[in-house]
Amino acid sequence: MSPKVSDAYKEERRQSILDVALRCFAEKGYGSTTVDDIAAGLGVSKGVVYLYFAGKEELYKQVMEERMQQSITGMKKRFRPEDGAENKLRQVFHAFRNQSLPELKRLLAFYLEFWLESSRREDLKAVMDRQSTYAEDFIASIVEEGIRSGEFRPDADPADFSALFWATRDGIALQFVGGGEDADYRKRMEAMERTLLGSLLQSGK
Amino acid sequence: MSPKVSDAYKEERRQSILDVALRCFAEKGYGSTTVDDIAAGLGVSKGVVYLYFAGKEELYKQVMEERMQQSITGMKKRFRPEDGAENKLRQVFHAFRNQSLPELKRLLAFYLEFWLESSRREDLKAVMDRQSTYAEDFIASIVEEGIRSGEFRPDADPADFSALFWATRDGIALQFVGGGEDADYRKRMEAMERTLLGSLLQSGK
Amino acid sequence: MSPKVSDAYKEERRQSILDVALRCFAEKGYGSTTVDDIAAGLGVSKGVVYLYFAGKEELYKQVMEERMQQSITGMKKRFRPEDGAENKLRQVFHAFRNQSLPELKRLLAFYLEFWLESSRREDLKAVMDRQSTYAEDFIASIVEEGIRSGEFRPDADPADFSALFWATRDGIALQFVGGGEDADYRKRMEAMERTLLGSLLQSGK
Amino acid sequence: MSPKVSDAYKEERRQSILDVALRCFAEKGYGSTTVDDIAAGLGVSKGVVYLYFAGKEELYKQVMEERMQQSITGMKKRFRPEDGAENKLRQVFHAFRNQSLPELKRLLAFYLEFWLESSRREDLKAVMDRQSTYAEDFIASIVEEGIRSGEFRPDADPADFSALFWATRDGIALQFVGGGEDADYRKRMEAMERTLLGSLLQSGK
DNA sequence: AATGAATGAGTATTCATTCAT
DNA sequence: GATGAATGAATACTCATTCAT
Repeated sequence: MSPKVSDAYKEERRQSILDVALRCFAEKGYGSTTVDDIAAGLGVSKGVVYLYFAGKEELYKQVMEERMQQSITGMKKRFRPEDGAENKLRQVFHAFRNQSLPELKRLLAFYLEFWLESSRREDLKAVMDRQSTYAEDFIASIVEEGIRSGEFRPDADPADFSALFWATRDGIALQFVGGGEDADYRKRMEAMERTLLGSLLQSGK
Repeated sequence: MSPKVSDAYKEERRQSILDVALRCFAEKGYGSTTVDDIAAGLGVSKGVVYLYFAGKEELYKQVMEERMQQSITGMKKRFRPEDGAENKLRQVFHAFRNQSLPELKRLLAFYLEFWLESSRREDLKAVMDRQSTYAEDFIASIVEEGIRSGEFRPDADPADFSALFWATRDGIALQFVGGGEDADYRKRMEAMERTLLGSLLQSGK
Repeated sequence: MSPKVSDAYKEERRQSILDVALRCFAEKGYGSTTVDDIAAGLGVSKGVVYLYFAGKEELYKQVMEERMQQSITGMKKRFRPEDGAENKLRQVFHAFRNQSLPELKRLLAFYLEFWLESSRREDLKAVMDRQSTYAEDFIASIVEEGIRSGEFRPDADPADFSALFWATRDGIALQFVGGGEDADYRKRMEAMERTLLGSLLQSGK
Repeated sequence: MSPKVSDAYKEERRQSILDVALRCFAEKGYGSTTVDDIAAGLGVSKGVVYLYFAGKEELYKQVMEERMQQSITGMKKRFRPEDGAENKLRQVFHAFRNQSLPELKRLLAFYLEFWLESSRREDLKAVMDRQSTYAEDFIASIVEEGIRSGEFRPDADPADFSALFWATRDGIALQFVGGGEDADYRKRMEAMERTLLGSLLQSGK
């Protein structure tokens, strides 16, 4: 009566499909990725993918939904209660800066393509918006915390800062998707950290 | 013995195919645009597209090659000899700021997708690189002119400035491809103009 | 009122189309030859071909009808009244043997393909049959003449000999369409001449 | 985990595709045979053909490679150890003579077209050459055996005989592709057997 | 649960033929 | 007469999805 395979096993498999799918979508693009590519990457048959996801598009959405939030959630978890807002922000910059460039390119290629596609298809748009909101809230809430604690300028606008933060990150990303050196990327991210963080810290103190 | 239709007619038709193709590629994406879509958009049969272009991919490349450079070439032509470098740069900002947002979105969606695709396919990469070089040279040469004439700081770096210029433009673009208000876009572009132009002008004056 | 172009001009053009068409059909095959190929070979536009022939298939048939018979007719014309039957047959062998191999290959490739196609399409079959009859009659009538004149064995069968003649020629042809040396071809044709002619000549004399 | 269908099933299906393909190619020609024709002949969808063969051309090559050799291989298998060389050769003639004419026509139409096409396309040429070599070796090796055993004239040339054998078979074939009576075909093949075999047997006996 | 054979809709491309100029 | 732009039917091939085993 009990299921032959445990829920844990199922979840594990589900995650591994998402992993492989992200990699495939990023490297070949959504249109050029076949369900067989993903199954082959997992070493299983096509049928398995359909056992866990309703279809290719559904899989695409869920990669965005889960994998993109995962990096943010990962950061959140690493925050300790005693970390201040500035410290948290620095951890965020640090995390972005120290991603390996190949992996970053993968994530960004996936992300940019999803963005593009979402501007064309309503159902993807909803996923994208949810994702954007989650990301914006993440940064905005740190800023709010910093304002409350007096670490950041009281006149800083959490929403504006957050928008600027992601716009800059995306802009830089764009430059490096096509190719670029690891060192250049880190330098660019440091400049971003200096500029953005500088605009938040109390100027007069 | 003479051709039935004039060269002017043929060129006109060629341009109209490029126009429709840009619109289709931007709205539906390269993969989802069928040659029939383009032909239908023109009100002709599929065969006509193949009469003017070797195939869908060739058409894709030529839209990039011609349409993207066209906006830059258009600006160049409008420059008068007596315009100074600052004036030219302001014209450039003005032109970007005053593009209609729908048309801008189209251009940018096309441009971003081409960028993404070019990171995956060698032949597109070559076109993309040519295009990037052309764009970077355009801005860099204005900056050089301004340095020579004393309008801009002598220590400004034309190549760096040009890279920053396009990165910022692309970053902003990215934000608006998904949607956004006309007014917000102009405000953002004005901020860009202030910041970037400010960094070029003689500080001691 | 008189035609702008003379009939002679028209016939000349018609023949030049047949020439180019034979060459194209032989080299690329019927299916792979486009009407544009033929027009380009002539240095005129596609339309001209349709001015002289009802369509590609019609042209195909007429190449067979006219060009294939032409080589036979050419031989006939070169016969002088005083030539005996044996002499005529030797001239025929001589003509076949001394064709340039490339040209021969062309003719045979065309001929074999037509044969093949004619086994599949009724309308070509009629043309092929007419052609075969013409060729068989040509050889058979020489044999008949030789029997009457006493040059050939009285018990020779003109029809059988003719059939054997063409079968052998075709069999050899088949071997060389795929490739082969000029010298080998001539040697093979000489063997054919010896064998076939030997079987006709009076044995007891 | 185990495959759903057995390897035997797959091989059977593969063979049935080759069968139908041979029939289609022979009856309609390569160019006029559509993949849908073949699928329809099997009562399955187009996709199945692509499941077993990489494409139409690949299928074409494999029909030649497998089906043509099959008839030869079939004969080889029927040889018993105690059969002498003459006996083997007689079995070969017998097998050719007793093929049903419709089936023979099919095989030959396919074979001739492939030959023709191979003179125009390099990749087919390689297949054709392999096939020719296999066929020539088959006959030549019987002749060699006969020479060794003293059944055949010691001065017979295996390679020459083999070439002549196939040339004659092809020549006769050519005559019957277009049409012809069953009885005439057998008579012709008998004449071929007498002539060729006669030239091999010890003359002094 | 897993497999992978089968389906068939969807698409780029070619080319014979027509016909306005 | 000649041109060549336009048409559109035809066809190879791909791949998401289904489902019998």
